[in-house]
Amino acid sequence: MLKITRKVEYALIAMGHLQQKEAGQLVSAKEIAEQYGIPQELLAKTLQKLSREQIIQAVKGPAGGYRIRKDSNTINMTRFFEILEGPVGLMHCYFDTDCIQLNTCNIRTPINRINDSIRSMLDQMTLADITN
Amino acid sequence: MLKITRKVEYALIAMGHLQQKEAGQLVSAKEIAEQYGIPQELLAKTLQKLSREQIIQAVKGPAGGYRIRKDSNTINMTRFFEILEGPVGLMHCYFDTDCIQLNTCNIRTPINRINDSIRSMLDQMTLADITN
DNA sequence: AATATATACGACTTTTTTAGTCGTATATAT
DNA sequence: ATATATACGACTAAAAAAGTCGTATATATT
Repeated sequence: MLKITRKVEYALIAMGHLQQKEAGQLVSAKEIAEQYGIPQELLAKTLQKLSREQIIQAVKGPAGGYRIRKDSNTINMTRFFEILEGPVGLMHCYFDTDCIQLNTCNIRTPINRINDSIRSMLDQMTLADITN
Repeated sequence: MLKITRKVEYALIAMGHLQQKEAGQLVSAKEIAEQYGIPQELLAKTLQKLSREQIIQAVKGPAGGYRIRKDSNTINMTRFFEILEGPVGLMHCYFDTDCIQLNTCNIRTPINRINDSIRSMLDQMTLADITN
């Protein structure tokens, strides 16, 4: 409960690793996977998502790999999480409307307040806070 | 990801319901389950946990049920969550030591900082904040 | 041109976690 | 006695997460 997924863990580890490299240097998914004992395929798919969203840049071919984008560490954590896992919401109904409860539910409002607190905490946190 | 479980949702709904009743009034698991469309057995087990931990009081027999304890709304949310689901930790390794990564892991410290932030947020939040 | 190595990505399977059910025991008001 | 409530462990089902595989594409190197 309230756990982040492996995908997110792996992504953060990779971002931390990339951040340590000199600007522009490419690192392959394989290299990161081996260094941290992470399943390569899974890490690759995760990095591909980040690449699609311009968080990192991918270069194909031998000697290819990923490099960090200049301002990627200004990305906030809500955004980062949502790229990888979709909506960050404590409740099952957070973005759903097909809850049977509807008006009957007596905790929707308070839970959403907690949720907003967590979101705004993550909003104010950048990747750099995690990986530096 | 970052979701609370149904068990916790159900427990909060039940607590909210009990809170609305006059002091000392008993409400059965069945009644709550029916009113909110919750599986009765599951709710019952959940309430039993809360009863064991003195959050609510159980009375057996016909016309029995659960009632809230006087100061139960001073319980903080970390405690409440942990009664129902165990340790509140973002990372898989939060209370584990058998992580293969160990020292290699480059995100342990920062993630634990986030984790502490969430925990202290939940620490400062009482049941009353949710159910009132 | 052929080869080796990297990303891209959807489909699939396995594993783990969560959700829900069932059976049986115990207490107690009527 | 009986009906109805909690107590609780064992079990099954469903959903989510984790991991694997196959195939395509790009590209540096030989």
